[in-house]
Amino acid sequence: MKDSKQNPLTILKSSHSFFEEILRDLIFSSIQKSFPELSAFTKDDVKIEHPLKENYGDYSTSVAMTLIKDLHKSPKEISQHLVNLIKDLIKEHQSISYKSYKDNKKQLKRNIENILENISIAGSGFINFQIKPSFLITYIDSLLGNKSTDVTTCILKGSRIMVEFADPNPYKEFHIGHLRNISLGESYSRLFESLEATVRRANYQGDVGMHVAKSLWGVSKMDSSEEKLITPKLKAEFLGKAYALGAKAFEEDEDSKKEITELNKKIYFQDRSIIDIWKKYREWSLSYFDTIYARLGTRFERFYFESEVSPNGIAIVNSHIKDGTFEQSDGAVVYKGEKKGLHTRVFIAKEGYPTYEGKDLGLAVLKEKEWPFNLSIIMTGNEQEPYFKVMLAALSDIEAKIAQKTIHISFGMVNLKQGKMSSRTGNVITADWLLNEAKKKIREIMKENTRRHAEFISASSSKGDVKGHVQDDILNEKEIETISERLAVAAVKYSMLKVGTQSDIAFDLDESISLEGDSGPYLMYTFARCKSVFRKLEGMSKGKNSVSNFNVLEFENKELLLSSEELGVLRVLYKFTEIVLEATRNFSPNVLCTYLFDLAQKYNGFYHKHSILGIRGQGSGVRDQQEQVKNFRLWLTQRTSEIIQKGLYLLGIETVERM
RNA sequence: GCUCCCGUAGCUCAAUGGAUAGAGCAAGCCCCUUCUAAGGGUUAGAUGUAGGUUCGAUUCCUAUCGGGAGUACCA
Repeated sequence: MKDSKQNPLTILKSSHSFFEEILRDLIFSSIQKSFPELSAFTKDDVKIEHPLKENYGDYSTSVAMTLIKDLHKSPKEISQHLVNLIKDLIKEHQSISYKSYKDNKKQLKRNIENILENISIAGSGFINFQIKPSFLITYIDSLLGNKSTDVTTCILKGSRIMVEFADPNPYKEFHIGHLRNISLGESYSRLFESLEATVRRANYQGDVGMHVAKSLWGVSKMDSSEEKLITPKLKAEFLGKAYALGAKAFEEDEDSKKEITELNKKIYFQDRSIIDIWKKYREWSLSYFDTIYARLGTRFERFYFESEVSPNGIAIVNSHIKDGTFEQSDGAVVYKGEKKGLHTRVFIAKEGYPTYEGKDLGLAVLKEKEWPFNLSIIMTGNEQEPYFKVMLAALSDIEAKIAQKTIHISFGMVNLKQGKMSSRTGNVITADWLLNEAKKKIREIMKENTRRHAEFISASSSKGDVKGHVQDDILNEKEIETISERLAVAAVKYSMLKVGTQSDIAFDLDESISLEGDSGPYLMYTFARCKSVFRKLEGMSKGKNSVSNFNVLEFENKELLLSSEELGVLRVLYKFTEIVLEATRNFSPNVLCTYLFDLAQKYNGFYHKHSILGIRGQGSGVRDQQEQVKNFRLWLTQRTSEIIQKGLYLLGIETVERM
């Protein structure tokens, strides 16, 4: 459908949601008709946004204010003019057609009169648009069926995107900084996939380099008797200590420093005296990392290693000395970034081994050769930003085509609230430790809740009054184990994702394993709550009627009497696709977090105020009406749970039915 | 020294140049006989400082103060 050669980022930038597209068309054509003198005005100048307050409307535009100068009129005057014309346009002829998601040839038609209501002017000249609830229902329903009215959901079909993330260093710890990296990387990957791109997850690991030399040097000074180091975790901890030892010696002792430098060279050139031990401890690290990936629900299609790309990296750099891309300097081979306003960096060290920069060139070429892509994303902490500028500048000199479609996406550091994190001093929080802390806390809460639940059941059954969520069995040990694991992962991941990607995180243990408020468990709780409504429904209707029989067509083109809470939920639900689009476009899963939290809050507000299943009628006419209200609320519950589940999936978080 | 990032409520974070700057924790008060209280409601609380651009600035520009990172053989 789209040109597959096009850069996915360009596609994302120029894509607008269903409603935005309609409104932009309307506004633009009314501006053209009202003010033909504005020949320079393009459709891209029409900015559509959501009003600050929901009761202002669903969408708004401030276009009138931007035209004040050109038109020498007051913004209200301009707005009034535009609104009148828009209303005329709608009345005249406007039925719009759009493509069906699954069936491209199928054109669906809809009269705009049935989509929009209440176009008004407010504030200093904003034009506000409100969408009819009846249409919102149809729209939301179609999003979750297979008949989406929103073609934006497949805009990246045909795009091949390589996402490199995690990148932990073997022989060192997997700490909470990596946790942020992997949470973001997995979420980006899933976001791209949700727009139908083909994603290849890549993990690039530094199995050669100074840190390896330091670790192996440290190992040689430690007691590595195997009988104590039986689990992957213990092995990893052992290596972490070895690294700290090596790093300390490297800084404090000249002789050790020499030994380590010598060792480093041996590692680079795969010296026979070292290769067995190097392989052995590398394996220790990698199998430990595997346990973490499994825990976090990430799978990589390809693991790259620095040792693998190192020879080719050297070759590439050397072959571009003659043409002046690289220069000899102090025995090393450097790239003079100054010619592009950057700084000089070493690509091949004077000992002859490639630095990170040299290896990265080898990697970039290998990636494209193995799996040609439209976009290659490399994710690292933002402290590496200047480094990547230079590396990509060098790459664009030798492989311009690859460089053009390669981007570096960075994110802020994860700092400890008290003091800095450093694997050198051993002052680190490992991913495992954090997850286990969270799990411990959750398990305690779950046990307490289960105990209370059991009390509640015995109390109500003694009264013969079986109500509440007592239709559920009490969670057994095994269930508690599974659920608390998922909640722990969710809590930790969510705490990493909810923050804007550029800001540093001041890591706080309690905050990151929080279960209340703006947290992963809160969203999962809301999901489980929705599910419990349906379990109750099933219990009430003895198995049949478990799915809502609310028919959306029943409500099309009708005025609905909905409570403000129900409307509130509707007015959040429909934004899902555009939020996904925005989160993907800006590499910001935090937008999706904010959205889901908003949805959950709205739903919980509704849930608290209105009964879903408890609606009973007296007369027969009333009964029909109340049956309808009940069905609508079930539909709303169903759709909310689906969006929460989908959204959490895009964050890399799995839901649970009960908790 | 130079370059980049960040300064928003007591704390942790939001806000494509737009309307009365949103949340969550923490604090106070209220709500489980009712579909999960890991919930809901309610009270109080903020844009480091000084200029500038703009119809409009938390957002852009300049200066200044404070915090972090990078700055040739680490990644």
